[in-house]
Amino acid sequence: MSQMNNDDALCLEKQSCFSLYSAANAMVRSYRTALLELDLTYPQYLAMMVLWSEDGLSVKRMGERLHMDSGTTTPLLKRLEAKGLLQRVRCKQDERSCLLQLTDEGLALKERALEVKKAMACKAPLTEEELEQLKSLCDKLRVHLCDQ
Amino acid sequence: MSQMNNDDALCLEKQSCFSLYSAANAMVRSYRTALLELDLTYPQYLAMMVLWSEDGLSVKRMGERLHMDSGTTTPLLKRLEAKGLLQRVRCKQDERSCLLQLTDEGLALKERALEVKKAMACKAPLTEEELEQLKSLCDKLRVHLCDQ
DNA sequence: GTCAAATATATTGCGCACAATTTAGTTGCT
DNA sequence: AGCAACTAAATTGTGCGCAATATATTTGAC
Repeated sequence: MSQMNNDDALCLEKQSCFSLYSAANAMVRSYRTALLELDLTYPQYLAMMVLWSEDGLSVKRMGERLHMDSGTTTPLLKRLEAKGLLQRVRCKQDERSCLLQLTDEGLALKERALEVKKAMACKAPLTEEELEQLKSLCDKLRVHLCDQ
Repeated sequence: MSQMNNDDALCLEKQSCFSLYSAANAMVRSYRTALLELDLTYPQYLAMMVLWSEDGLSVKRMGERLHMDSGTTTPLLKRLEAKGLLQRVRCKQDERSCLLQLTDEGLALKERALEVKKAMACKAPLTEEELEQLKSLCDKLRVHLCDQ
């Protein structure tokens, strides 16, 4: 390992964080065209995936699964409701809580989403093993940074 | 490799893209506190790094190095100019082009930025080798997605 | 039962990120 | 020289992402 001077130390192109940041942006950008026909953004697509696997969950739980706070989820979920994909209803047992329920239209979107997933998988230049490696590293980083 | 049903296929927690997305957000969030004392956001910090390594470059070149378009860079660079860290001057040879020049204050920030970098490096739970692996996978993904 | 602490969601404000479009300047063809 | 094609920035509009704050409801200690 050679001694770095200041220029090297702050060189953008040598920083893993910048690569992570740019790759995430490129990925979302790449999803955009694929999601256009579903009329969904990438974060909206993520929220729908949560709903497809756990219909009836609360806004709080949605935020936990997406790793987002209410300042992000509330408007996002309102947009999905405006599109007619879900309903937001107050929980009878605890009026503070807001439950999310798929509409028929929201459920129907699932089949078309599977096609998007397949199309995106083809776009990726990484092998299954590399994708798993990337996921594992990202998860490790996120978990550590969140509860540091 | 076992056959997946639809639920598995669209399970959020099994998708590398979601891990990438969440890790990038967590990383930017983590940088936020460290960058607070420099009064910079993470994208602004990136732009400053470019300037520290290539003072006098054009807005176009800045966008290329950051992998961002003018809709992102123009307001970002105006904010940095408003903070007194750089100047935006039209190129004499080609009036379409806008050149970016560090101010003394912008240059002075570099030393303090080195401290931020060191502090962030300590936060990362990954080894040098893992960080290099992550970088390599992210770069491969981004490059492929950009010119696909 | 009262009231302070905790909890769930919503709101506000700012700064990206980017597609689409506009404006201004340059180049190249004839 | 005239003009179309190209190029560099800037602008516009939408949707995050999140810190900070506000609002409403519930829980728990007494």
